[in-house]
Amino acid sequence: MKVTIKDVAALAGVSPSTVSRVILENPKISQETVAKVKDAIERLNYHPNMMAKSLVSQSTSTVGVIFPGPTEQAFSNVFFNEAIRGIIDYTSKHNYDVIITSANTLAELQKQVVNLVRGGKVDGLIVLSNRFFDSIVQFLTDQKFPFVIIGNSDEPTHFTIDNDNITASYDVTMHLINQGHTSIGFIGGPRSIVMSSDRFLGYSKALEESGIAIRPELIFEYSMYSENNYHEIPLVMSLVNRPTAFVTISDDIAFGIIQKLKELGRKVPEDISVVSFNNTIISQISSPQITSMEIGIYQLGYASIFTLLRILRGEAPKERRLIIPHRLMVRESSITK
Amino acid sequence: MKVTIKDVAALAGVSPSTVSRVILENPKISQETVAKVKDAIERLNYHPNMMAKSLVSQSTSTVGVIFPGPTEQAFSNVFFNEAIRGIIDYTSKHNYDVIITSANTLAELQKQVVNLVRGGKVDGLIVLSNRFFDSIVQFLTDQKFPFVIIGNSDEPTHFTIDNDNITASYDVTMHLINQGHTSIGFIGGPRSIVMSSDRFLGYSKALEESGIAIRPELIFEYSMYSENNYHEIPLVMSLVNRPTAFVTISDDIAFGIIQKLKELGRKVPEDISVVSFNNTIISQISSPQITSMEIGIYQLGYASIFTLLRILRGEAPKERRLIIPHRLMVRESSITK
DNA sequence: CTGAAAGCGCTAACAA
DNA sequence: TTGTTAGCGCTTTCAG
Repeated sequence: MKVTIKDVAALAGVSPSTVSRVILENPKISQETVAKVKDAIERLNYHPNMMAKSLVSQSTSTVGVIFPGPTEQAFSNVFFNEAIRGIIDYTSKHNYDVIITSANTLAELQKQVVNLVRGGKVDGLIVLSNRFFDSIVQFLTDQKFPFVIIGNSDEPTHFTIDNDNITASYDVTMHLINQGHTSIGFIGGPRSIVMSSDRFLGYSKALEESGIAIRPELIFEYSMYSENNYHEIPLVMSLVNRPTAFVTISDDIAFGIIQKLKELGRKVPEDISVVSFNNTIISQISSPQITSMEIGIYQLGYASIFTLLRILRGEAPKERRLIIPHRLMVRESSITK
Repeated sequence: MKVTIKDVAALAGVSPSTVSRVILENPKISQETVAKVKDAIERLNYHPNMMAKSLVSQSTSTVGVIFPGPTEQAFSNVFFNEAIRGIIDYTSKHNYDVIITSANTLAELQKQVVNLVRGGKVDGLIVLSNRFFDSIVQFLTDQKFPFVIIGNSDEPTHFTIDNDNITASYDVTMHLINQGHTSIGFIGGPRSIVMSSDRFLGYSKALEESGIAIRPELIFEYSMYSENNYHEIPLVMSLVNRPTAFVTISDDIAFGIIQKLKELGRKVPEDISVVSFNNTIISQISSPQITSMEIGIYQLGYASIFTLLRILRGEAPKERRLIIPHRLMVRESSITK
């Protein structure tokens, strides 16, 4: 029924090991033997059993990608398509398969990762990192299992692919300052997320360098993925020296804020500018279109798998932190007439 | 270094097969043996090697999901998140892993599918079907390999999870007719895609039943995933008896049409209504918000993996075609004041 | 350059 | 209820 390496060997009149060598492109096999074997493979339509191959070679030609769970839905929706696209575009050209993993709870995810790693189902892992993943990253580190983080890490031995969020946020804030804004609010996520606090840092830096005082009453931190309707906005917009612009850390927040501002009768960008990050479809489809920082999510994915496969080949780059460049996409929401 | 079933057996003072039986929860093992073995497993922190297990059991506890390539980007973007979310929500609770496959060309994809199937890397496959996949579906059928199609199939022996696109389109068209529209255009994709032609059928049916003549000059078929700017729209909108409503087959088309109509100085919905399918974020974020048919993409994914795992357990449902219900989300773009 | 033999880590008869 | 044995399909020494 199913054709094995033995069948091929028999038909070609050689031993199984020779067939194996031909398949693995071992150089020291004579041309005629190679021809015979390839012919037999062809005629029998033979395909090697990957499980057997993996068992003996202790490698699977499969990598895993760990995504944040539903608690981080908003975030993952944005990242998911693009990051995975970058990853699969690369693996599909390099004969690797990709196992996607996600779960509702950290415990579930832990279990899955352990099964993947300890069960030998994957050769390496790409981790969409965030604070909740610390224990998983710790586990991988302890196991000395090859992995790459998309995001940041405190540990300098980790391989990370990330943006320079401080500079990106500095840049987007300077864009507003250059337009003459001096009263600029910031709407971010929890400080415990490094991406979030870095973006706040860049914002602060831009203000300071421009001699603009930071006003705490214009700084908002929303628990990132919770439903919220930005109820503080009406108050801050009623101030005498209210903000004339907002830096937000994601397109969906920017979109929500713009809706809120509309409700309050404020026009974007005439009355107030809004800028954000990620350059997702939301920023392009929103009306007004939103000025947003392109952070290269596809490239984050692509670079992560590229790096991981290098590591697996034993060609780990000496520089363990890779920064993907950002680029501001200026649109209607921040254009001052 | 790495702990195997033999180590566990040795520590527990039993044979490897007994350990295996405990892990597989074979009922005829004494309680004390189970306890001893579990204890040894615990103490050694043992995890079975999945490759070895797969090799002997000829099953992998892994399924593959085949997505259309970049040529179908627009389509896949919409489906990708939700369908995969439905699939992974299920697999993560049932100890299955998911390999995602996609490729730029059909040839590449073919190769990958063959490797997955013939290489024994997956137990079954979910295929996001479309006309380009015929050869892949044919291959799977020839191989008698377990698979489920999300979409439709001519072949009654295939397992499919699909919408009732005719009725869905009938419903959305009736929604317009009930609002008093009698001049309704249709903007679809190529007829060769069954989803597309079915939606046209439903549209036609609704008109016919309502005694409204079908006017070919109001029917447009765009090659679905090409960039286009709907250049026929200005002409049709200049007709004396121009359409007062459009049925489109996806949110992104609807969004594009609405932009075009705005350029022409037409207001939606005051001058013309627009409805679409898929209820994606585009329909919710667009301004005006777009009336769109929710087709349950998450459920399509969920049902597909549910069905596939049943098949793999030998409990294939007798009914091979499953229809996921649709529901119209009425929004601003079709509200006649 | 090629073959024989051992073994990757596990499961599943078959005995006991 | 448990152990012994064989073997899943492949790669890889080690000889030759």
